[in-house]
Amino acid sequence: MAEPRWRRLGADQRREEILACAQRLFTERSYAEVSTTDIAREAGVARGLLNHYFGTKRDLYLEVVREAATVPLVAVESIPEGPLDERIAAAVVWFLDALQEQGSSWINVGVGREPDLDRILARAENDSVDRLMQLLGLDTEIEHRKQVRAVIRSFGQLARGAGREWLVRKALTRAQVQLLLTESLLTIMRDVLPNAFGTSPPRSGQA
Amino acid sequence: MAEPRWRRLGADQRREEILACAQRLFTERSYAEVSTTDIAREAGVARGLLNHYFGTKRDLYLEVVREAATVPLVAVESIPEGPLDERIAAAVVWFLDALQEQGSSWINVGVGREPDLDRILARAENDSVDRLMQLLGLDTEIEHRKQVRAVIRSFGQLARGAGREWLVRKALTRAQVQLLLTESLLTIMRDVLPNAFGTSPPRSGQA
DNA sequence: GTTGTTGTTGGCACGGCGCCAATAGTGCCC
DNA sequence: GGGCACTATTGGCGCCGTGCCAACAACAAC
Repeated sequence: MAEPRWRRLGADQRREEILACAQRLFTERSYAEVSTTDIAREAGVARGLLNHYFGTKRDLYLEVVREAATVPLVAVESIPEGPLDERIAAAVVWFLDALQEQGSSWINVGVGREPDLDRILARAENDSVDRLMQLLGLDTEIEHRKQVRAVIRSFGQLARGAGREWLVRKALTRAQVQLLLTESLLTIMRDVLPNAFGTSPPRSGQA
Repeated sequence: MAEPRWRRLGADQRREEILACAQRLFTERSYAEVSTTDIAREAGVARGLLNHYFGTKRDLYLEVVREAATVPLVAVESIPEGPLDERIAAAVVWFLDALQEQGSSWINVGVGREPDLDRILARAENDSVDRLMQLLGLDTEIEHRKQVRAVIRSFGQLARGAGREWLVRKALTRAQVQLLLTESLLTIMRDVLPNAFGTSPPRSGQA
């Protein structure tokens, strides 16, 4: 009987093992779809040990999210002094690099692992986007429709976020949100869309 | 025994009753926190009836979300023809009106009813935002720090959405996302922030 | 080898969900 | 108006996932 049925590990070691397994499972499936039994089996431990180390399943999940959400931004000092537009360009490039390198885990934090829900949300979002495009006279550009949609959809995220700041968090006033959305949308229509596809600007010309 | 123990209703009527109760409960608590027992009790019916009408709890939830997500955009024809900037301004105003009137249910669709998760996400988001602000030389403006943060946070939603379009949906190229984010951020720094608080633009002047 | 410590296990109890056979309102027909 | 078929609605069974806790066993100290 030289082989014990299980090994006794230092406190932090076991903890890290379990956390790693949980991280993997939670990133490939949704919270509800992953059971504590799954995590325990994956980690090769008894289910009760999860509760001993992390309290509740929810706590373990939050621990995972906390780590995943904190990662992405590290080196800041790489952007030098200089005129505003140069610094902005550098910052954006740096951000995209970080995003590309790190895979899409940050993007999907908190959402994205619920296909059924996402489908419905995406559908409603597309409807809104189509109406806005129609409103702006973009419905004629069928050639780049998909890509224009994607841009406007991104703008929709800005609108939702700003609306949240205004109505839920109450950190911005309506006037401020209005200014933000108007200027941003104007920029998108005037400077982004025409240059993004090498196509002509929408029918009514610019301001 | 003139009073029957329960009434027999037309198919759609019961369905609507249950749906209404589910809608109320799901908007005030999160999906996991609301049990089918709660909904059934609220609607004054047996729990099994939910399954009979909607199949599974998830299906009922999706039904609720589908309705909540479809509501916000109705009247489109109110915006007339005209130069681009006028139409954009009108569209934004109309959007804000719809948002204000409809309460914050659309904003919170899909997320927002999970305080513990939101807190962690918001914390990580704020860290990222602070670094970006520092990068852009906005860290000196302590007077409007909260509001500047809120604006940048909204921009973060745009960045996340655009990143999603690029890496997950593959509807945009990296170059297109870069253009979108650069121009938008430039606009925010140059045209939005200075005018939103009646304060001076950041230290390095504009482009 | 014995003993104390504590990381780890296994199982119990509770609650939520999907399912289905039985029940009882309700309109129809005579 | 009384029986009858129809089906909306009920109530309970079985399963699964989670939190909890007492017992157990690996390991170190002596």
